[in-house]
Amino acid sequence: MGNDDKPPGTATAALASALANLERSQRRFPEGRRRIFLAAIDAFAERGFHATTTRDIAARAGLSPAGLYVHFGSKEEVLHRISLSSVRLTQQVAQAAAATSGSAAHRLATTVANLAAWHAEHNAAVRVVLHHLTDLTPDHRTEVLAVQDAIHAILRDLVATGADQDEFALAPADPTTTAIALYSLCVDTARWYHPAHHRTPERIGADYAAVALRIVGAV
Amino acid sequence: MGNDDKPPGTATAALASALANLERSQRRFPEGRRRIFLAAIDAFAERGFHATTTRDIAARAGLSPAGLYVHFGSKEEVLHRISLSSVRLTQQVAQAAAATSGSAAHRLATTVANLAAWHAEHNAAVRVVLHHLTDLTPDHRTEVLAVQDAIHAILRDLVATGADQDEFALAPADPTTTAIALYSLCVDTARWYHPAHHRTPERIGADYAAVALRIVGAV
DNA sequence: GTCTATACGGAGATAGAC
DNA sequence: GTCTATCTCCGTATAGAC
Repeated sequence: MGNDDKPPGTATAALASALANLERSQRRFPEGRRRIFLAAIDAFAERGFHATTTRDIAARAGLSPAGLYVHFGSKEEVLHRISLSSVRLTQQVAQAAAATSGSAAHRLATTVANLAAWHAEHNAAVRVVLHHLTDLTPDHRTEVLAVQDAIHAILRDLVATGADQDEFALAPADPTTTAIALYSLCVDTARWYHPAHHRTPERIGADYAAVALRIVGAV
Repeated sequence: MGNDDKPPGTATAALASALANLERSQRRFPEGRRRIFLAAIDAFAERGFHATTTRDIAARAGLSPAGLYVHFGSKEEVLHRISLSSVRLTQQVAQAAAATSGSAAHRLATTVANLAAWHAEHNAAVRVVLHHLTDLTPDHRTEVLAVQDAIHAILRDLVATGADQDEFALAPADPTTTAIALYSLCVDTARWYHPAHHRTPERIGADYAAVALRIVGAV
């Protein structure tokens, strides 16, 4: 749902504008709301959801303590909007790459490269989603997990297609198992990547594309 | 420091007794302290550090609200002890496996298999460490990160050894890069694994050992 | 839509009896 | 070493003026 409209930008587009575009496409996106949104991503990523106070967020956004509640009904709503935007954008990155023309090997390599680069570049927003699922209401958590499952399904389908066409020779024969491993590589990048890392996100993506082709036994 | 004494149990030993043994070997480990320790692992893993109250922990341990402070000076100290025990045990698992005799390929496969199985089996304790580094004091965080680096170094050395002996043909030529990928596979298991998963932790370990050999280009 | 002031509840930690 | 009672602070959210 909601993933069949806008094509994504490149995997390296700034998250700030990407998130803003997504929100704006959904409805109006006032400047104050946007500033709180971006301030909260940084604060949640640095200190965690509960350790971040609504006062922290408001101060970072240049507002008074009560300023947050003009734009969001609660702190949990802020987390919910951030989580959903982040995971949906990730889904769009995967979808666009998987829809590329070419061999299954080429499409898989492109998808893994873009996903890994994306998770490195936007590690703050991704970590917020990964670390704070338990702080969402049950309904909101379910919503986010469903999108994560959709991303996994994109990888699984690519792997299964390549295996069916004998382009791949899987080691653990199950495409689902292989897809989990590929997704782990990409996701975990958001944990260890740091802007001071010597490889650029693009380079990390290229490295992991090569790793992915080995994992699936591409010939 | 503190990793050169006791050999670890198997990677599938129950975390409860393993953690208890580690703590007991360090000094006395009263029953009340142990109950709080184990209760806090579950609570932190399920709800998060800040969302868990000291009253929650005490109640799970069968104590009154003030009972926690007899055994720990603060809630952060509980998190610190859990994080350190968990990451040190993980280090011991890796160290014991890497010290096995045999080819570099065999040692790498064994290490990855044991690490992945460990992260699946003890996903709760591992997730506490991964998700709550920001809730530790700066000194305590540094302490935990140092052990994580040591684990990474174990993998990196195995990869480098195999490459030097021409047992491996690395795709991203850098052993460090390859080791990061291998560690990501193991670590991320703690994120997605769930007791209802159809593969056992041992099976996951075996699958990832095969994946690891492909990644390093073992012949 | 932004502010200042504040209500309200809850959580970490302590005091002191048993 | 465990309890009950409580202190004290802080964080979310609201009220109401501008």
